[in-house]
Amino acid sequence: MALVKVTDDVVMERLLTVFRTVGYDGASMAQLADATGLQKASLYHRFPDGKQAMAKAVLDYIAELSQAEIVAVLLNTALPPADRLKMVLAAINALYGGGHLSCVLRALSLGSAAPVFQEQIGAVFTGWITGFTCLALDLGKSEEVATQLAQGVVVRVQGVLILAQTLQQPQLFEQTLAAIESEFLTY
Amino acid sequence: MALVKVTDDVVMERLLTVFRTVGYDGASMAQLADATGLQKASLYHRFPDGKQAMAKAVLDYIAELSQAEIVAVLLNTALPPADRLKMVLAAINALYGGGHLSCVLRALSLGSAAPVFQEQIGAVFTGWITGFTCLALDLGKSEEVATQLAQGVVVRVQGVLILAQTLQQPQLFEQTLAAIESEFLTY
DNA sequence: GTCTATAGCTAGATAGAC
DNA sequence: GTCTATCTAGCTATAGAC
Repeated sequence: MALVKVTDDVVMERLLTVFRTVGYDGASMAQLADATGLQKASLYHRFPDGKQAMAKAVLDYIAELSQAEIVAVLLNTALPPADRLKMVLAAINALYGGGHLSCVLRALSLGSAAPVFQEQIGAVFTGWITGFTCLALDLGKSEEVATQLAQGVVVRVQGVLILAQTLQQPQLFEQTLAAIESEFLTY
Repeated sequence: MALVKVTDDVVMERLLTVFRTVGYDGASMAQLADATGLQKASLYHRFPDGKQAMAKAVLDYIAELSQAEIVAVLLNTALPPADRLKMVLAAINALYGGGHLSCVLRALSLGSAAPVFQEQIGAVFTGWITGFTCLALDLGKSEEVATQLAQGVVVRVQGVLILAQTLQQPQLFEQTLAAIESEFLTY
């Protein structure tokens, strides 16, 4: 259960906060150093390959978290589907601070380093789709409906985060999560 | 009908292309100059207030386009609702290159200058929601359903653009537009 | 492992010729 | 209105003391 990462989780969380807020190009080493409480040279000691390595580490961190708290739960057929859905939606809600936080996958999907991250970001989305498809099938949906529902979750979570933050209406996020829940549980 | 802008539309389109692709912080003056075919000093002649003014002008350009081709059409109750829907979805499809192009509103919603643009970006989204709500009402939906549908359009368009580009599956975009169309036309 | 100090470079922005 | 040439500040990254 212990994370394999050599890096302190607190440092990771603070790097995550910066990258998700201002994106890759918008995040300066000075800002990253300030946010972590380390000096720039100390950050380079932990990440010898510089800023790209920091962003990559943040993506690894999110990928692990996504796998453990979302994908693995969705695929855990030992649990009742409705329970899995509730757990996962709660994890998603926490991940995005109830709609107050941006998605770092989106933040890193644009900018000068985006091509480097694209594959890894896509893998996380694919994991979610796989997991939610499995859940939908367990809830009795057809193959086609299950895939559509699963894609719809990723689409709507990403989309509503943008809308909620731009319009400064974070409640839109939780409303969408609630709508997703009833969509899965309704026939 | 003539645009009030003093700036050449070709320059605007090329600035738009850069900003939507790499975001605000990712777009360097050198890159913007290269894309427009002008030298940096010439760009500063047209936009004395620099890069922020260029991005702001791009947002003005998109806001006008959105108003003319999307919002005004949706609110034009002289046309049959189904026709308005078809026209607007075609305009949206064109705006995003059939799913191949990013949304500049999203691209500019993150980064060091995001606070400056947030209000203007939100206004465009609000326009879309107002327009699609009107359309849904004309199609016989209830107030509540109409609002939900309209928000859903913005959410899903933004969300599917992210997914389509990250997974390099642009067809997801047109599939979503088709789904939106039947959603509005179905009871 | 963390720091101060700084190298080397590129960023956004300007000056002034034409 | 466009250009070449250049300024300064900030950038990423490194050197080396402790």
